[in-house]
Amino acid sequence: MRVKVNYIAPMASDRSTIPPEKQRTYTISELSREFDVTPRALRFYEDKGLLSPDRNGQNRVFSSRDRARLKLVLSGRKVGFSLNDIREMLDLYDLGDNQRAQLRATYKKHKQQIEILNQQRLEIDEALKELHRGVDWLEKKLATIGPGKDELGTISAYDAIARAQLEGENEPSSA
Amino acid sequence: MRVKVNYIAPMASDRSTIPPEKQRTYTISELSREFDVTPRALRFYEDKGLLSPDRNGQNRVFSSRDRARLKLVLSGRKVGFSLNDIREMLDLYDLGDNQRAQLRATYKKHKQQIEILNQQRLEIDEALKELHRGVDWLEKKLATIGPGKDELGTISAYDAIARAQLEGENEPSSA
DNA sequence: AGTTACGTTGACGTGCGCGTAAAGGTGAAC
DNA sequence: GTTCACCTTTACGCGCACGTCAACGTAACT
Repeated sequence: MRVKVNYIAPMASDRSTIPPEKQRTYTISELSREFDVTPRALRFYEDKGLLSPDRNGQNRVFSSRDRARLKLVLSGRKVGFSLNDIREMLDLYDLGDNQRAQLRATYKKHKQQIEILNQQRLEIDEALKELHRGVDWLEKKLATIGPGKDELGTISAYDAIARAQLEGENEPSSA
Repeated sequence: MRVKVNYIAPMASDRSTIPPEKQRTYTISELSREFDVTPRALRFYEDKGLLSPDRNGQNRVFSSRDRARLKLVLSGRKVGFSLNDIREMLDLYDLGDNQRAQLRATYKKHKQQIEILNQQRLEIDEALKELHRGVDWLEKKLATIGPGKDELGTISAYDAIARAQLEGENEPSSA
């Protein structure tokens, strides 16, 4: 069994001096380990225009700028932005002109996302209400059917619930 | 221009007497109109085993049982159950045996779905917190940059945010 | 006969964020 | 020289719930 004897990533090691930290470069696996994403994801992000690493031969070389962008991507994902949303915001920054317009566009996106999430929260709350009603209904049914022997008259649960549904009486929240 | 002169759906009209309401049948468009779903959806539900309409020739004939099941399907969807979940619950009912086991299985699914939605709510709340932090940060930046002419030294918003990110100071919630 | 209003069965497309082979290249270590 | 350990590109797969043609049949009304 071979132990990993100070293996140095090929691309990360061909610089003998450690630059002033601002020009550091990263291999794909370095970044994927640091941020706990798969290399596949990073390649995907590049494909979608979120990252644009240089190449050393055929190997990707990520700059600290890429690293910063990746941070932005990941925190964007965490709050529910789509990769498209994120790319749009990132693209704005890269244009580099009209500071305030860029910030305000991003500001707007944030507000919109807040709206979206608030809406989703409302929908979830609605669903939870219904589910609780369903649970109550099921508990009652389980109680009335009682803990006795099953099969009392071949009335199927489906029929019972279907009738309840049809007549609009405290029907269960769902199937 | 032809006005719709009491158009009667072909399959719904070839019965001269209106049956005791329990044996009524429905065409695909009748059901789709009543519940505001597309015919395509109903065919899809059949394909997935959620409905099983009879045929008159090649035309689907939905029974009141199908209608009841459709109700269950739609209310299931509303609370976030997948069609697979719904099918499983429906299948249990159709087995027709062991009342309590069926009800308890459905009960369990409900509880699980409640858990899932509660979890999603937490995640949304987390995201909202971050987004609000981001909004605050953006507002501050917009304020400090001030309402003057833009472009003060070619520092791009990206650089500003990236620096904030890198140094962990009240960084924005995302891109 | 023509038009209208329905119905049918395939079968591929969509959006999202990657996963998962397939098939190979490169350089360092043993 | 062979085996790691890592890298590459190409490209299809997936889960979900249908949408969207295509190409056609049928019944009813004008």
